[in-house]
Amino acid sequence: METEDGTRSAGGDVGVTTGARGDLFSPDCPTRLLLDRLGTKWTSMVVKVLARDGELRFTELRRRTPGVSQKMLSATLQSLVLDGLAARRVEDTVPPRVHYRLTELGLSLEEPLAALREWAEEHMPAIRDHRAAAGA
Amino acid sequence: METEDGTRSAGGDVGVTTGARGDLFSPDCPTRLLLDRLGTKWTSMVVKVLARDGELRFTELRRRTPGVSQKMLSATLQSLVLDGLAARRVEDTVPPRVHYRLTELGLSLEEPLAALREWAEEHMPAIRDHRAAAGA
DNA sequence: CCGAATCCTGACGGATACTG
DNA sequence: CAGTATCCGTCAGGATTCGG
Repeated sequence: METEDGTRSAGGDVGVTTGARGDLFSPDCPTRLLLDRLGTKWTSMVVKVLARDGELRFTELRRRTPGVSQKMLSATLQSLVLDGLAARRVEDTVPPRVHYRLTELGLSLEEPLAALREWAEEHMPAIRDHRAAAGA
Repeated sequence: METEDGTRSAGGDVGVTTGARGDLFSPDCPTRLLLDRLGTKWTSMVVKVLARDGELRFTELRRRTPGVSQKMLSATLQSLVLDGLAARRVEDTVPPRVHYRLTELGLSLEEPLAALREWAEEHMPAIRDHRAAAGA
């Protein structure tokens, strides 16, 4: 649970207008918030898997995300659902089956994310080269 | 320190090399490595400032990156230089003046990064909305 | 099968003080 | 001015255990 919130956003937008958009580095900066999420280890992977494979059950999703623990997958999915990037669907059976899928919002995130992936795959060798040359 | 010998990446017949490209989640995955860097708090900000303002001195750069400490700015710049994303130029005077600028590689990163910013600025309100509705 | 709760660690990162 | 070094708090996140 996050200790930091600050703005209670009761009225929605009080003084956020100037800092939130454009080129500001305030805690309201949407880019910062987004990178915070993408920076968490599994978010981008889960988004990618869901974008590719569509709706998946919890265990199935876990099997396709090598290395993830139940805890982190659960936490990641909760964050995604909370942000409206993913949707959770429960079949009320015994045992229950829980499915996850990306929402429209989540799918739209895939575009810039894919651009970032392309850049990474293209230029990472150059970066490794630089690191090696610098004596890393 | 990771002494990774990436020299035999061209082979690609068997072994570890399979995971490096495409859609794998191995530690070799370039997207993961890139997101690890962008996930660090100040990297994206510094890249953005340097992309916009061009070459800057240390203190000047610090002034334009509100909230950053000397330590973190220094560490961030070292990482960027090490990765070949930024270049360091020293005027050998007293006191010394150190300038930083983005390399071609660093500038090329700005494109996908800008795409991510656009997405963030456009869709972040929707995310905040979802969070509020979910009872965050 | 799907998760929540707990313990523990290592890394990120802020504040401060010191050097050249 | 441009860092480096140290102390310290916080938190992601892995392993494990428990519940429904």
